[in-house]
Amino acid sequence: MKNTVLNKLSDSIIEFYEKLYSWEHAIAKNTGLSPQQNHTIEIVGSNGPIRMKPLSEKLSVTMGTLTVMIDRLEKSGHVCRQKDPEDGRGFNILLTAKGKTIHKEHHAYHLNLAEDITSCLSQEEASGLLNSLAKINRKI
Amino acid sequence: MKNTVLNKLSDSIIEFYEKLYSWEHAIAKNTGLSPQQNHTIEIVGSNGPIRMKPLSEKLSVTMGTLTVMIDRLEKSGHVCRQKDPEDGRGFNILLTAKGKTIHKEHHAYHLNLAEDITSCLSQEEASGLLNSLAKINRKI
DNA sequence: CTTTATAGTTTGATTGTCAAACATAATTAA
DNA sequence: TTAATTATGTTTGACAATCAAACTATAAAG
Repeated sequence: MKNTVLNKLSDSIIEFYEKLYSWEHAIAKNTGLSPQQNHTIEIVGSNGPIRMKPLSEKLSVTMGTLTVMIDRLEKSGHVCRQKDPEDGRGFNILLTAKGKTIHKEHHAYHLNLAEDITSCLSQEEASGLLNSLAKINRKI
Repeated sequence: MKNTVLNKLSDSIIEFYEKLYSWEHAIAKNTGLSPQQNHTIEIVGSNGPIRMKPLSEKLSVTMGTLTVMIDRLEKSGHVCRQKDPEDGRGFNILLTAKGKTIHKEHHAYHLNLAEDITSCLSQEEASGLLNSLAKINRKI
């Protein structure tokens, strides 16, 4: 019955999430940066310049927490603050060359992962998965 | 071409993961427990009694870190250590009634999420997604 | 202009985290 | 059987992550 499919889907999503979680942590370990620092670079890298407020929301941390994270990433030379000309209160956070390098490496890992994933699916299954994920991402 | 599908799939997976990440943190906020504490309860709850070592691996933390986490969760009455009769060195970690309540609530949230997700998919798409996720989870 | 709202920082306290040293029990080798 | 080795978990000391609350500075509204 339908309820069973729902249960199985829920469990599969949890399992998938858990595996991605472990995977991200393992990848981070190779970079010398913490998982959260990698996460920050990943978000800034894929979104482009972004203000503190929305960045804190994406990372699910308070502004205070983000301030010290960005302080450290700035000190280590991975990101920089750029005064927003439109709004004297705010900054845009963007990646330095060093940060971009990290992001590119990380992205390459993600492509490998996507390749691993598709290699156990047929072409139809892979495009079905892509299609479903796109719909889901629009919704949730 | 195929490379484009791979890129899109990679991006969709990242986006999906990011959204689940935010979702988990938002849910955790309602419980009074930290995200990591919820995560721990989630794993113990879905795996059943589990030893410290494999639990630390699933959480991607060292044993030292896990020791203090379990100390706190034991003190707050959510889990307990049970001496392993087979191996005098080890413990099994299991949920108390209080921990089980948290886990059930969390699981209900996950079912809601799965429902939200399926509501934007056809029956065929939903079962295709389930099928693909199962294959992927077996592989990665 | 004055008030209110928004963006970000600072501070103080707590939790999360690791690496390394430690304790104890199991396993292997002699 | 005893001694060396390995595996499981804890403790400790140092540092990073986190939050809430107080604070600064700019923007927007009245």
